[in-house]
Amino acid sequence: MNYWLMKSEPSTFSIDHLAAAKKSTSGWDGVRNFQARNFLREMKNGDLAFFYHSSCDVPGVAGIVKVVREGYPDPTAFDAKDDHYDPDSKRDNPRWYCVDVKLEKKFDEVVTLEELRKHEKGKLKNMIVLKRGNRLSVTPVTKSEFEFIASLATSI
DNA sequence: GCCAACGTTGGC
DNA sequence: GCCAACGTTGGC
Repeated sequence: MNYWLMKSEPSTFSIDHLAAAKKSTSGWDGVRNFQARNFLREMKNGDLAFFYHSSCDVPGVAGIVKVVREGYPDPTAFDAKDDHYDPDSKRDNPRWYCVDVKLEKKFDEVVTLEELRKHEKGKLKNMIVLKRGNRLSVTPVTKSEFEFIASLATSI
């Protein structure tokens, strides 16, 4: 069982969108970065991930999702009308992958980036999302990082 | 295989 | 809206 962090811009797809989806489940599609794609393909059913809100008023971790369908070809890459269409991704040789995630827990309050930064020299000193210049939309998180941030959420 | 140009991300 | 950081593209 592994842990992850997945970014989304809430103006496009927020944790409330996921909560409102059928069975609180949605495909996590549109990832167009090779390193992030490789992490998507490593995910296993039952893995847990933080749902991170980026490029918004209060960036931070909004809750926890669970992987309920392992990596499969991203259908939006085949759809010429989709913003994420990629003509180089072929059905018989797909370039991009996605997973399905189900909402596990929405935090009462977002654990803000500002809050995470208070621990960037301590328990979160190896946290990838806090590293300078990091832009990866899908990153692995260690068990201890995961549990620590989850504990911050419940202590608010 | 190098690297300049370009586009995107994401915090501020 | 700015800009630093970084990934990707494409000419050579």
